[in-house]
Amino acid sequence: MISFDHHSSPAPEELPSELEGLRMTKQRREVLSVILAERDHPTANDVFTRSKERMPTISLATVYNCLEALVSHKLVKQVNFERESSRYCPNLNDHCHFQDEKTGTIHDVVFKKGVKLEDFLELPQGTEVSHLELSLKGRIGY
Amino acid sequence: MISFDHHSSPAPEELPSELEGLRMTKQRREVLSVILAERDHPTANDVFTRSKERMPTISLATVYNCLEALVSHKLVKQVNFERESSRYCPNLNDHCHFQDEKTGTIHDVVFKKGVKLEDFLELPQGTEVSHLELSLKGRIGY
DNA sequence: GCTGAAATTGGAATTATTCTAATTCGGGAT
DNA sequence: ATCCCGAATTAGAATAATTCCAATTTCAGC
Ligand SMILES: [Mn+2]
Ligand SMILES: [Mn+2]
Ligand SMILES: [Zn+2]
Ligand SMILES: [Zn+2]
Repeated sequence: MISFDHHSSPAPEELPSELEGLRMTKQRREVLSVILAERDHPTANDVFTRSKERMPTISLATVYNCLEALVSHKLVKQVNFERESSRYCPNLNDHCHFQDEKTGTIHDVVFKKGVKLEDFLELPQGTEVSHLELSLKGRIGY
Repeated sequence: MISFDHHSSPAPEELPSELEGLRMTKQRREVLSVILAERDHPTANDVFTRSKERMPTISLATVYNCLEALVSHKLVKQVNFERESSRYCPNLNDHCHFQDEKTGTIHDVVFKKGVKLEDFLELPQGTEVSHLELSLKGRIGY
């Protein structure tokens, strides 16, 4: 009887070996794929738990290192709500976050098409904004 | 020669003994007055240091307790920038915060008159926003 | 197949904040 | 004024997210 070899040729690489000047190690690839897989804004610890399923040897320190690398190379966004632990988001479009106070779920919220900062903020003229984070909390309609 | 008594009758109480249903203990009054004195968005530890000047026996735990009480009674706002320690702000008007990346200084930024959230955000209809925090970083014009 | 720089790792360290349990405070009632 | 009692304060321990460290491993380029 012929048996299949379950150990040969695993899933093909979906991600290149270098991205945005960042060396795509297998840990970084794993962390990124975890974040891309579910758009639920996982914490570093969530990412650690999920990564361990396919890569049981990965360490929490590495997850933090990978997240830092991915964030600084703008492949992932870091999301903060008050003093909660940071979460990570694969949506690279300009957007902000709404946390449902009932469930804790975080939803992406987009800016209205074409809106500029100066349209709703009194920014002293000459101000150059390099980073913006807008976080909302509340209830979602029924 | 007549000498002034520098130790009698210190500054009159500027704050009532109860505010917004919050018992104004002398520690809470001190913490609040520190925050009102300089609009520089001090951290809990800054508040602790400054409070100790006039109230050397106050503890850091008490400062945290007082800040929590003042924030939950909306006499002070808590301000967060990414993962930095929380800062505290006496400006009760609707506003957000800009941190100068060069100096670390935090500036209040107000919303344009009459602007509503729905004017610049695509909020799913029926959404009720109970809390909003907008934090900016960047450079200020020369 | 070497080599060096960069990445990973486990564990320790850091640090802002919260918790705990004991003590003190203070306003109202007597 | 004294008593009472719940609330506030306090010092110190605990917590937890994140960062640091030093040793090992990986791997791209030669
Ligand atoms: Mn950010
Ligand atoms: Mn807030
Ligand atoms: Zn997002
Ligand atoms: Zn402010």
